[in-house]
Amino acid sequence: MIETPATAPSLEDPDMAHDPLRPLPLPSVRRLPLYLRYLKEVEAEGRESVSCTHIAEHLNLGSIQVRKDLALTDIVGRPKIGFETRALIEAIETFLGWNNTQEAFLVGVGSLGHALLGYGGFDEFGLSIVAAFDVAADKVGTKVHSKEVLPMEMFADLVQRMHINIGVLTVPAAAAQSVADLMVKSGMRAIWNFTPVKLTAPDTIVVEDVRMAASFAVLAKRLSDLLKRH
Amino acid sequence: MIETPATAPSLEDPDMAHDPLRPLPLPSVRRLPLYLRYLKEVEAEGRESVSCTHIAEHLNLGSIQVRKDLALTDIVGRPKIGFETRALIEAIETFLGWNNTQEAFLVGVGSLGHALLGYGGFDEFGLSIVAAFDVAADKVGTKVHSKEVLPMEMFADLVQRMHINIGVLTVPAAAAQSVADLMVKSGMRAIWNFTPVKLTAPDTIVVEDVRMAASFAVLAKRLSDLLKRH
DNA sequence: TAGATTGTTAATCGATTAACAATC
DNA sequence: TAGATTGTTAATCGATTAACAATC
Repeated sequence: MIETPATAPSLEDPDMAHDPLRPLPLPSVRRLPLYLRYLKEVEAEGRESVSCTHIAEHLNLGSIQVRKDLALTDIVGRPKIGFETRALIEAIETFLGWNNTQEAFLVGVGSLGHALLGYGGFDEFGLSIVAAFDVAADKVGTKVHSKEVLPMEMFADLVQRMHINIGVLTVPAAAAQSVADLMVKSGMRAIWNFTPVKLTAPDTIVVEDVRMAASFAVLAKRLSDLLKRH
Repeated sequence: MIETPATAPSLEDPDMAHDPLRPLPLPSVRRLPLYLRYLKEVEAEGRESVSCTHIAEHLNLGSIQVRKDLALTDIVGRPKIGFETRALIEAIETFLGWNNTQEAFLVGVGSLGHALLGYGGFDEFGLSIVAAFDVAADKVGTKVHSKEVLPMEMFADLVQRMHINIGVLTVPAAAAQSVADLMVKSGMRAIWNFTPVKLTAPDTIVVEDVRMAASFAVLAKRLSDLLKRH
């Protein structure tokens, strides 16, 4: 069913995983949440269909790019009309797997971890951080934004018993690799890494880095050139 | 020396801005902080030189890619030896403009803003958040991580008087565009945008988005495919 | 109908990777 | 010297953009 030989295309299957033979265009995947956000606005305004031209204009992108990106989800539109807003939202959410919520554990209740525990927007991503863990005895036992902070000793066991797939990593850099190792050993399948450390993990594990420094590097370089040019 | 285009190349100038005619390869710029971080480790270990092969191995990248990226900074290495660690660190910092610290104002002291005010790692980026602003009367007048929270009314005036170039935007989505407008109007040159909103700004203003949702989209898609494949 | 929009195929552009001479 | 590494030029790969027929 997943297999798509050059000749016969696979049958329609709404639950089909992204064909692993077809490469996943990451820049496109990264733009999907942008579309999703805007589409929800459009839906809230009560507009039942929307065109790529329209989306592109709003987000300051090329309309062809938007169309290509949306095509990833296998949705089909109607010439002259565009796409049905609701169907498009669902297509993107299904493609990203955001429609069935994944539970996650967060490790490292520093200021960033604290902020993420309090962030209300994750349910939009199908992400629910259900508990936090920390080594610090004075944090353990407290609640942060109504989520319990548990001792590291309980981590592996709870991951297994609750079948938690996602670990959110917000520990200090020095602890990052060893906590990541623990996450892998405990049976987690994905690590959302907020530390600046390049983690080593088996390639069966999904590791995604939030590289704030990378983002700031672009800002700083551009600003620095701007200021030099007066 | 660097190149000889049809038109006259600029003279050698160590403080020269990145040639605006030469496009800026963003993926490379985004990797530079990764190198920087590792190079500081190398330096701390007392090793005076380091090769691309070595860096690449540590970061799990291709050595040719690392060499190309480093070449952006115009540093020259020595065959068989590699690069002098200290010189390479300085070359990257100079290239990114991280060696002379920029002051910044943060607007929006929610949980994320709070976290960023407490983050100690920004001086490594040449970034210093010197004050915060918020509309909420109960936050104004307090100190967060020893930084004062000031009322929005003081914003424009202080930006001008203190010549603050960078605005860190951590307000709720609904307020993002209007605060960005204020930043621009006040004379700021760059906005580091942590909101999910696609901002509109004159193209003389540097806008850099930290797109957490984009990062999570990649994680979610990969995890979702992984789980479907069993 | 005419015009706007989709979906697809082709062309372009830029980034990554490979190849290789120069060199310490 | 021999081998490792740099710097540069060429080849490959992938993403973006353009072109255009199909269609509502």
